[in-house]
Amino acid sequence: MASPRLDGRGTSPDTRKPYTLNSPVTPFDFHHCLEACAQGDRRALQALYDHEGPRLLGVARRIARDHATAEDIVHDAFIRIWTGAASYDPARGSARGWIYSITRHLALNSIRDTRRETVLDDADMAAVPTLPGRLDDLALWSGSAKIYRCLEQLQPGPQHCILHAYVDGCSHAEIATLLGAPLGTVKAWIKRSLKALRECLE
DNA sequence: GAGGTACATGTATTCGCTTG
DNA sequence: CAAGCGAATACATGTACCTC
Repeated sequence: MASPRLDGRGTSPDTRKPYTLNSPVTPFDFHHCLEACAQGDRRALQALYDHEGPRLLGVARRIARDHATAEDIVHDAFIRIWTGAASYDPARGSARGWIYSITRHLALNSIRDTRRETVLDDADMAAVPTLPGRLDDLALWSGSAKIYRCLEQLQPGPQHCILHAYVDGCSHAEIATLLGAPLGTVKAWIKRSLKALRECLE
């Protein structure tokens, strides 16, 4: 899914009007705003950003202790809110709490990652796998023709596991269901395939 | 050696308490 | 009352070990 712009650019003029959610005089309705986001309404996200952005930035800045990092965190948080709005379940808590949770956890992850980067020395870096462990990193290597040649050398089962896991973003359990294979087999295929791909790329 | 299980670890989310 | 925070919980993933 494409990330929505939060600065109003790239949208039609009428989408830049304040989003009122059909009730301009009532208090801000986070729940309805998330529902609108889930239905692809960018105005709802813009309204959410206008209404809660500064406060979320304050939360992120307090945790990250850095304004630029906090801005990145809030931007990432709104991308997650946009992509995950459909998965929000009102029965599990308030919409506002959900939004703040996302922001706080992104901020906490950010400072955790920062700490990890600082303690990694050269030896640690050499031990980092060449292949990504997360879908986020796919962009770093997806353009490589070599990786695809190595993928082609894998058996069909393990090859599909890798593609489902790192291209489609499926969980191990989802892959097991898709391929009709036991979960343990899928885990082993992925682990062995990553090892084989690493060796192939060396 | 391949497949499977059990346990350990990491991450995301919610809940509830404390504070200003 | 809202914000901030830590605890608790659920889920996903990784890995060691066992069986065939």
